[in-house]
Parts: sequence; structure tokens; C-alpha cells
Amino acid sequence: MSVDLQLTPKTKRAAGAPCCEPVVYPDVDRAQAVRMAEVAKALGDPVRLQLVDVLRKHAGKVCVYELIPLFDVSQSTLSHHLKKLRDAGIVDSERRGLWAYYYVLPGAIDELAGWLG
Amino acid sequence: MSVDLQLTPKTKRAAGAPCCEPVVYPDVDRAQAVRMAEVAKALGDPVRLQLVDVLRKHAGKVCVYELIPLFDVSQSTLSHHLKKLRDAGIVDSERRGLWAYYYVLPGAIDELAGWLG
DNA sequence: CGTATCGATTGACATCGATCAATTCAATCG
DNA sequence: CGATTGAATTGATCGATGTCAATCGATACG
Repeated sequence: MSVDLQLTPKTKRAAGAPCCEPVVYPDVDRAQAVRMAEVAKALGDPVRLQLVDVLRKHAGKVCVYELIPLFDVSQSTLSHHLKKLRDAGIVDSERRGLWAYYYVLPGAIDELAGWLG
Repeated sequence: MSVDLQLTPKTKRAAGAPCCEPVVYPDVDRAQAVRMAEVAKALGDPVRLQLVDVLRKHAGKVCVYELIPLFDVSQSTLSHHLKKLRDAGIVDSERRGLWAYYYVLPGAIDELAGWLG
């Protein structure tokens, strides 16, 4: 059971049904898929999605201090979520004195939005 | 260190800077965020994102047999990904004889797409 | 009925994720 | 300098995730 290559054409069709149309290749290539999936993954948590929502609505920059009471998670957890969003390239931050101001990077979600749209 | 409530007004501002504007509440409520995050999470894997892309482009229904050679993962892994997409309500399947045909559920990603805008 | 085939499930494994308490860092105030 | 404060990091815990090999179930063919 090792020598016999058995290149059967695999043309076994059931009841004459041709399975389906030829083969359709993905329209988005691997690199695009990896990029967009990274953004989607970062948005795949309710807290992070709401964070982005708040930051988007708020034209200016918002400091973490004002963000914390909006969510039912600890400060360290929120900081962790913000880091995830930063790592995904969705938001960025700027320190001014004691405060850290966050804002959505323009165009960061455009590719995904365009594909979904 | 337990009795003293210490309701300090927390009005310590640095260098006269008022931190930032009042507080801005999220525009999407918790339930919406949970729903959209679930969809985003399901799209948060390159293989699943490309799967959805193929199924979307392909107007009709596509059987798993034709899907497998498009991806560099095993059949069981692909089946697992398809289940994730089904659980997230993004795709559904229909069995016809030996084959399982998959298709994207219309409107499944509309809420997320609209929010991403 | 027996065998081949498409696809889903199961089991196993390694990695990642979300969360919090505690600590650390940086900067400001007294 | 010493104390305080906003925010990030660390450590720990526990569940979820991606992956494959192996198995199972159902259906069709001979």
C-alpha cells in the first residue's frame, strides 16, 4: 500500500450532478487577506470595537482617563486593548504630560471597509 | 486604610490643561458591539476571510470539494473554519448528495460593513 | 452488501487571548 | 526631593484558537 500511486482521476460524480462550477480563485490575495484579517481580528472584541467607535465619533483626541469609566473593565485591561488596537495600526497615541491621547488613524480600516462594502 | 473613604475630587489637572472634552459615550450599544465583534472575529483569520471572498464572488453555491485545493490547510482545518463561519451566521450550507454547498448569507455582514462605513 | 468518497467530528497539542492584581514608569505638584 | 497620579507593563490564570492526524457518518457506485 505504498508503491501504488493510484492516480485515479477522481471523476466520480454523484447522480450526474457536476458538483459545482469550475474553480473560483479568491479575489483578494494572501497578503491582502492577512492585512484585513489582522484589522478584523482587532475589532473582534466588543470592548475594542466600542473603543474605536468612541474615538471615531470624537473628532479630536481622547485621553485614557476619560475612557476608563465608559467600560466595565479594569484600567490594565483597557490599556491592553488599546495596545492591541495600536499594534493593528488602527489607532495611535500621543503623550502630553501625564495623559495619553488616543485617536483613530485615518485610512486604517479603509481596506477592510471597502472589501466588506 | 479601610475606613477613610477619601472622596478626593480628583480635580488635579496638570499645567492647567483640561485633559480633554467631557465624556463621549459610545454610539453603538453593547449588544450591537457584541454582534459586530462576533462577525469581525470570524473574519479575523486570513483563511476564513478568503473563504468568504470566494463564496461572495461566486454567486451560486460552492461545494467544499472545490474549496480545499485553494488553501494550504488540511481538509479538517477547512471544515473547522467553515463551521466557525456558520456559527457566526456569515455562511450557511446545504447538503446535496455527497457534497456540501456553501454560500454567504445575505445581510450577514451588513451591520459591520455599515458601521465601518 | 462491500467499497470508495465527501465532509464533519474527535483528540491532541501548542499558542494565543482576555482579564485582573500588583508593580513599574513617567511626569507633575508641594 | 518625596508624594501623587495617569498609564503601561508584568505575572498569573483559564479558556479559546488554529492545526493536523485519525476516525466516523452518510451517500453513491458496482
